[in-house]
Amino acid sequence: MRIATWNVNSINARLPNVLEWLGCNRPDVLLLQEIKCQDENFPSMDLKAAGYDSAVHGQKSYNGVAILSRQPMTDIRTGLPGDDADTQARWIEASIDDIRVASLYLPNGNPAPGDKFDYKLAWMDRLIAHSKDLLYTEKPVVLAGDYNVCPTDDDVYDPAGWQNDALCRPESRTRFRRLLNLGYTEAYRARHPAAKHAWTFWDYQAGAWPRDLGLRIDHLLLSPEAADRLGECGIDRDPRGKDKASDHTPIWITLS
DNA sequence: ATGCCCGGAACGTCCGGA
Repeated sequence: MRIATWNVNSINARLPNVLEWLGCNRPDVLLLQEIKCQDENFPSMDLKAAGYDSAVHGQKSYNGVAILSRQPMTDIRTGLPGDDADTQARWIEASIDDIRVASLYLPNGNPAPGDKFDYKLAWMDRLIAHSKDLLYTEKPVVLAGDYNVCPTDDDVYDPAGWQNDALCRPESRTRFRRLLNLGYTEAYRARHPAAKHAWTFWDYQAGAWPRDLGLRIDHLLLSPEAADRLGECGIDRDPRGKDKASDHTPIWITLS
């Protein structure tokens, strides 16, 4: 099974790019973030015509996550548990075959310090709690998406310049490590321990893409039962160079 | 020292992004 994740920065602006990529790569599952639309405006029919069912958790203008799957999805749940007052659409999970899959869009958190950074850290604490609950199922779990965290200085083009950014601050990195310490495996580092410049995001501004000034912030975390089945993991840079590209590019794994 | 580029909402320009 091939599972990919891609922050598309608006599914409706990016639909031609997504359909082209699905047609060329045929993943079994594609997890989407920043769909930037309400559920009723999600292009489910176009994606169904391409062979994919959709599970959608959207909101107007901002955020929004979805799961595309060639196989049926069951037990779809939306919203990260732990705060009933949180209205931001950043979490959806579903069962596909024997695997529990989540598409997540972790808050950016800038400026830090501030209210947005506090929200990010609280969201990460809820993610840690829920991820722990999912481990107790002892089933394959894949938690993937835009984590908005550069786990180490190797994951940012200018560590010194970014050290106070919410993506790199120690409070964010500590919480990311806490997820790993629960027993989750970060797929890309597991397969490419020494890789440098393995970016998944390049800003639209200042020529970041042609200068290859990027960040590695999109990740797939695997429970032990999923990590046992990990085959390959790769970052597909091609979509970032296309016309009308998202600022993120897809990252994928294979599971046996 | 600051903004650069995008998409959404909406039609003037601001918010959010990372």
